[in-house]
Amino acid sequence: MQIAEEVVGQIQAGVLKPGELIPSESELVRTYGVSGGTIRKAMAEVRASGLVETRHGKGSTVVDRPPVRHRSSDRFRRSHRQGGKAAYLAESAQSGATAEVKVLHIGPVEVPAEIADRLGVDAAAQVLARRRLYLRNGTPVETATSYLSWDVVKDIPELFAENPGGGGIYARLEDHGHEFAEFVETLQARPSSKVEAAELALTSGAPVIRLVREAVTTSGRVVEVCDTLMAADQFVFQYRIPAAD
Amino acid sequence: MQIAEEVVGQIQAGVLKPGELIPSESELVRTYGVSGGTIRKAMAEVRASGLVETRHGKGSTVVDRPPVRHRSSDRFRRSHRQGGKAAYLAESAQSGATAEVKVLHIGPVEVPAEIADRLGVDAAAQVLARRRLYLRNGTPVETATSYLSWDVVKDIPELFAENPGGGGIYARLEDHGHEFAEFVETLQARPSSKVEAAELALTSGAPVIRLVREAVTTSGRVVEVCDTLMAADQFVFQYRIPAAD
DNA sequence: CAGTGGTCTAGACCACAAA
DNA sequence: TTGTGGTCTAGACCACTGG
Repeated sequence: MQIAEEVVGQIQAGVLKPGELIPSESELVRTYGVSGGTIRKAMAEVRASGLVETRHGKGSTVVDRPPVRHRSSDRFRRSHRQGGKAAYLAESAQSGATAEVKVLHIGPVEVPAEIADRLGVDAAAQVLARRRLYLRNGTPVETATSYLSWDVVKDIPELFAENPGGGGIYARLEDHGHEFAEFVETLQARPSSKVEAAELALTSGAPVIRLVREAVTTSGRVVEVCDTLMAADQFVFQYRIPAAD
Repeated sequence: MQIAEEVVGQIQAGVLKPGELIPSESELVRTYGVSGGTIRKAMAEVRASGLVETRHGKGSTVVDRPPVRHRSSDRFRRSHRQGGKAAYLAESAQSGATAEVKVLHIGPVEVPAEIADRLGVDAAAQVLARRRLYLRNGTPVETATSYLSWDVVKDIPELFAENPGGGGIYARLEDHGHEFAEFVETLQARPSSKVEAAELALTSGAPVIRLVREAVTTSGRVVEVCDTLMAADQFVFQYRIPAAD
C-alpha cells in the first residue's frame, strides 16, 4: 500500500506525466528493495485507482485523462431526436469524443424472463432484440440490448435495420403513434464478471453499472425495455427530480 | 480462475449453503494440490463475486443474501415528509429492515472546494455540515454529509440538533420559506479506497457509489448539497424521467 | 532477441479468532 | 494453543511487445 501510494502520488504530483511509461516492475523491485510479488500487488492497487493502464509485455502508462461521459436525464428530450441524432450520438457531440456504435445482432429472440415481466408479454413470447456495442475513442464502454414487443415492431420495418434513421428507434416509434410519457431507469453497480470484463475491456472485478430502461407510452404501455451494461469508470449519471407533492 | 469458478459454482449449486463456512485456504491447498498464493488469488476472485464474506482468523462464510434497498426518485415527495418521517426512514419502512442513523458530526466547517461551487458560496466560507452514518440491520451501508449555507441555517436552530424533527431537514427548510423546486442527483460508481472500504465494512476495492444531491428552491438557489457514499451492493436506484420536449 | 508483465511455487512470519 | 486469513520472499517459467 505504501509503495502504491507513493507511485500514485508521483502521478498526481506530475512527476510522471500522462502518456509516460512508469518504471517497470523489476525496476521497482530494485528501487524499493522488495520482492516481485509485493510490487505486483502495489501495481494492482495503482491500476485500481484508474490512473494507469498496463499492457502485457510493454509496461504501465499514465492514462491521459479519465474519459468520463455525462448521462443526463434530459437526453430523451424530443428536441434532441428532432435534430436527427440518436440519444447516444447527441450526447457525444457535446463532449467532443469520437463515438461509434457496432450492431451485434438484430432479430427475434425468446424473451428473457426478467424482460418479459417488464414488457408485459408472455414468458415464451418472441420479441425483437437489438443488441449493440458502444465504443468511445475506440474502446468499448457499453453494451445495450433493446427488447421490443413483436406486435409493436412488426409494422415498423426501420426497426429491423441496422440504422433506424434519424432520431433512433424512439423517433420511429413515435412516428407510428407510440407517444412516450416517461422513461423509468433502474441502476445497479456491481463488480464485473470475467466475461463482462472481457466484453468491456476492463480488468476483472472492475465496477460495472447495469441500467435497465423502460419506455412508457402515454397509454401506459411499456413498448421497449433496454438492458445496458456500462463500464462504471466511463460514466457519470445525472437526474433531475421535481419536488412533487 | 478455474478454482474460483468451481467454488462459486458450488455455492450457486447449493453445495455450500448460506451462513456456512467454506473450506479453509490451507484445506483448498491440499485438495487442489496448488500453492497457497494461488488459492489466495482464487479466493480473492470468489470474494469479488460478492457471494462470500471473509473474516481474518475465522474463515469465509457464504453470505445469506445481498440485502438490497431501493432508492426511488419519489422519496422526496412532500407527502412522505408530512407523514413525519425523514426520507431514509420512510424508505426503510417499506422494506421492513431495521434502519439506524448515527450522527457523526454537526457543526460549522470550511466548505470543500467542490461543494462551494455547487452551493454558490465563497471558497473560504463557513457552512454547516451534518455528517452521518446510515446502518441497515446493524451494518453500515452509507455515509452522508449535508452542507448548508450559513445564512440559510443561522435562523433555524433545529438544523443544529441531532434530530431535526419530523420530516427531516428538508421539512425544516420548507417551514422557513425555502420551497423546493427540484433535486439534482449526480451518481458515479468506482472501486472503494481503503479508508472508504473500512468505513462501510467492505472489502477493499468493492464498488461504491458516490451520489451528490443538490436541493434547489423555487427561487433557483441551491440551499443544500448532500455528498453521499454508498456500498454499491446495498442499493438499487430508480428514476422516472418525463418524456419532455 | 531482451525486457516487460502474468502466474505460480514452497516456505516463512504475522495477526486475528475461538476454544 | 491451534487454525485461520494476510503478507512477504526468492526464484522459476510463460506470454507478450518491440526492436
